[in-house]
Amino acid sequence: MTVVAFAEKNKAAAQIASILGDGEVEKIAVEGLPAYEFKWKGEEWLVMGLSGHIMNYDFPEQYNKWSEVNPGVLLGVDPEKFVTRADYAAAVKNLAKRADKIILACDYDREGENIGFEAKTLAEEVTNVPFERARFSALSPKEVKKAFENLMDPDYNMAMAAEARQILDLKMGAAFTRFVTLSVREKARTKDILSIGPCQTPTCGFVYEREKVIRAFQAKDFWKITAIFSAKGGEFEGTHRAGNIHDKEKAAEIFKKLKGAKEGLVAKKTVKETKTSPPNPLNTTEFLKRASKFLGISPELALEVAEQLYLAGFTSYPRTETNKYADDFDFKSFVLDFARQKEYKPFAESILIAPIVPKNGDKDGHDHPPIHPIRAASRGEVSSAINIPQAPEVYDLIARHFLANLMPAAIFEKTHLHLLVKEDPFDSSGTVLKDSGWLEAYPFENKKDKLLPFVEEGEEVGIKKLSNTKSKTSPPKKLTEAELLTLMDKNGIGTKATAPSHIETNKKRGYFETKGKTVSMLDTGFTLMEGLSLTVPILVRPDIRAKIETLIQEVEDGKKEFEAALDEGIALLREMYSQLEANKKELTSSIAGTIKDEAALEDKKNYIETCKACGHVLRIVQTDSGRFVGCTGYPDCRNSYPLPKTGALTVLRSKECKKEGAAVLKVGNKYNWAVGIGPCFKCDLEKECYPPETVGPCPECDGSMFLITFKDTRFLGCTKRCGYTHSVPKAGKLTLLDKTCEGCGWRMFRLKEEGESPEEDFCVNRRCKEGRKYWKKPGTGNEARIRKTASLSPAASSAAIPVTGRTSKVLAADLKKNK
DNA sequence: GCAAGGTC
Repeated sequence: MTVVAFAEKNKAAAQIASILGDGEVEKIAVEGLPAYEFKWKGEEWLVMGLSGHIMNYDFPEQYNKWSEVNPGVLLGVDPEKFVTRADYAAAVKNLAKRADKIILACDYDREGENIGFEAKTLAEEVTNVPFERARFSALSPKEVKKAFENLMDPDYNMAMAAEARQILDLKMGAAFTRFVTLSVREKARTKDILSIGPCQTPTCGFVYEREKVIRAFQAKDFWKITAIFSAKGGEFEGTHRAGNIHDKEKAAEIFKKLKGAKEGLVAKKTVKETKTSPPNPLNTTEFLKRASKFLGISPELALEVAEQLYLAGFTSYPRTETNKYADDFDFKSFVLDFARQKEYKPFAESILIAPIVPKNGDKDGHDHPPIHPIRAASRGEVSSAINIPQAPEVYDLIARHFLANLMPAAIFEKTHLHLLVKEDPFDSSGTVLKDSGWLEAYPFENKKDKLLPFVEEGEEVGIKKLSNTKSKTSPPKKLTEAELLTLMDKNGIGTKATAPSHIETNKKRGYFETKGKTVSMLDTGFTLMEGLSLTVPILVRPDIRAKIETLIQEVEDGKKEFEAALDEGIALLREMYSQLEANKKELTSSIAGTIKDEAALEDKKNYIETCKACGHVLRIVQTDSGRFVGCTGYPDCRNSYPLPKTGALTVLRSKECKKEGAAVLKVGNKYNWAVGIGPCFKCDLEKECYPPETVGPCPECDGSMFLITFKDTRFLGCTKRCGYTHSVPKAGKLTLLDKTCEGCGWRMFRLKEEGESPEEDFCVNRRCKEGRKYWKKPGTGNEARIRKTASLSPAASSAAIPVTGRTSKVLAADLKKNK
C-alpha cells in the first residue's frame, strides 16, 4: 500500500515527512521537484509540497483582445481554469499513478482546501483512488500525527468558496479595468492601465477618504491661555482648563481677568502609577505595521526581508495570523540562545531570572506561531547571509520584539496638578518612567519623560509669564502605511500575505505614492476615486469585498449552492457595471482631464503654466495647420494664444514677463515672445523682460539697433522691425563695448580674431565717418559690399543680409508679421 | 494588457 500526500509547499512536506517518518526519510526527485519517501505504520509514504496555487483562471483566447470585446460581456463569460505550473502538475500525476490512496495535506484554510483540490483534479485524470484530508493547525509533531491518524473527507464546499472568489475577482477586475481604461483612452492619449479590483480599489478608497478630508479642511483660529509657573524646584507650564478657545473675545476676556496675576495655588496634586504592557507577539499584519512605523520600510519590502530571514533560518515563517504562543512553546531555549549574543544578553538574562510568561494576543489562525527569531544572531551575521540592506534592522526588530514580549510591564508615574490663578483653573502634568521593563529592550517606542518640578498640594507658586497665544487648527495628517494596513486588516481587505501587494498595485498604477511612512494621493487616483464614489460608491468602500465574502462564506457553510452564489455575485457586478456605464461621461472626462494635465506638466518642452481661466494646463500645441498655446481643458476652456509660425521655440523658464504674459519664449535665435501679450520686442516693458543689447538709434526709424545672432550669421536689426539691418564682421569674437563712437553715438565693438591679430575697437556704422574707416580697411573685404548696400532701398535691405535665401525669406516674413 | 490568492 502506497500513500501519497500533497502539502501546500515543500517546507511543509519536509516537516510532515520528518515527523511521520521519524527521521528515516529519503528525499527523492519527482519530475525534478523534491518529494519525501518514508514508512509509517507499515505503509509506504510519499509526500510532496506544491507551490501554493498551481492553477489559475483566465478568459478564453477570443476574449483577450480588448478592442474587440465589450468589457461588460466578460461578466457573462465563463473563465477557464488552466495549469500555471506544468512541472508541479506533472509531478502530481506521476505520484498519483503510484498511489493507492491520496491525502490532501495543504494549509487548513479556504485557499489551502482549494489548492488541495487543484491536485485532486489533476490526479483524477490518471487515477480513481480515494482522497482524504489531513487537517492540522501547526506543524508540530502532536498536531501532525493527530491529523494523519484522524483523516477526514476533503471539504468540497470550502474549496468551491475559493473557486467562486477567484471567478468573481477575475470578472470584476477584467470588466471594470477594461471599461475604465478604454473609456478614458477615448478622451486622453495614454498607455496606462486604470485598474479596478475588489481589494486594490477599497485600499485606494481609504487613502482617498483621508485626502478628501484634508483637502476640505479649513483652518480655524483658536486661542490658548498658558502660564509659566515657578516653584522652588524649577519652572513648569500650565494650560487654562478652557483649552482651545475658538472665540477670540472669550479668550481676551479670560486673559484680561488674569492679567497681572503674580501667583497661583496648587489646589490639587494627584500621582498615579500606570503600567504599559509589552506588545503582543507579532503576526504578519502587526509586523508589517511596525516595520513601516519604526523602520520606515514598506510592507512589500518588509515581507520580502522576512521571507529571506525565514529561508536563512533566522526567523520563523512570516505569514501568520496568530499572535499568541502555543502552551508548549519552548521560550527558554530561545532566550538562552540570546543570552549568548552580546547585543541581547542583558535582556535575555533579565528574562531568565523568573518564570517566563509571554504577553499573548487573542488571534489564533491555527496556522503558524507568531513571527519569532529561530536563533540569536548579530547584525553582521544577518547582513552577510542576506543581501538586503534592511535585513539586519528587520531581524533586530523581530528579536527585540520577541524579548520585549517576555519582559515585565513598564511603569510610569503620572503627576497631575490642578492650579488656581485668580480662581481660574489651570492644568499641568508630567510623566516619569519609574521602571522601563520591556521598553529597555525596545528602543523603537518613545519613552521620553516629561518632568515636573516637585511641588506640594497647597503650595503657592509664582507666575513668570501669562500668554494668550493664537494658533490655527491643523488639517488631519496624511495616512501612514501602518494605518492603511490597519484599515485593510479591520475591513478584511486582502490577506496577511497579499495586503502589501494591494498597496504596491495602487502605487504602480500611479494612484498614490508613499514617501517614507506616509501615503500621498496622486491626482489620477483622486479623480478616479472621486468619479467612482459618485457613480458606484460601494466600489470605493470595503463593502464590495464584504459582499463577496458573505456570498462565498455561504458556499463554504453549505447554505448556498456554488452556482447560485456565483449568479448572485455576477448580478451584483452587473448592477455596478451598469451604474458605471450610465455615468461613463462624467467618470471618464474628469480622469481624462487629469491624465492630460499630468502629461502636459511632464512635457517640460511645451509646458507653459497652469491655465488661469480653468485650472487645467496651458501648453504649446503643434498641429498640421500650425502651432499655438492651448489649454488641456479644451473644448470646455478655449483659452489660447498665437505663436510665431516659424523658428524653434524654447520656453525661457528663468524669464518672467512683466506684463502678465504667461511665459517668455525664445523664437529661434532671434527674439523673444511673451505668451499672452505678443512678442516681447513690441512690449513697452521689453527692457524689463529681456533687454536686448542695443547698439544705437536706428537711422531709419525711432527704434534701436541690436545685435542678432542667427544660425551661422550675425547682423544688426531694428527693435521696431522697420526692416533696416546692418552688417557686422563675420568672423572672430565680437564684444559690444560701453564706449560710444564720437561720430555717430553708436556703441563700439571689439573684435578678437582667430590667430594672433590684435584686438581693436571700432564703430561699425557705415553711415558714420568713423565706421567707414573700419570697413575700408584692407582685410575686412567689404569695400564692394558698401557700394552694393548703399544702392539698395532700406526696405529691401534685408536681402543684403549675408544669409541663405531660404533663411532670409523666413526671417523677412517673420519680421514683417511681427511688426 | 485586466484580479486576488498561494509561494520561491
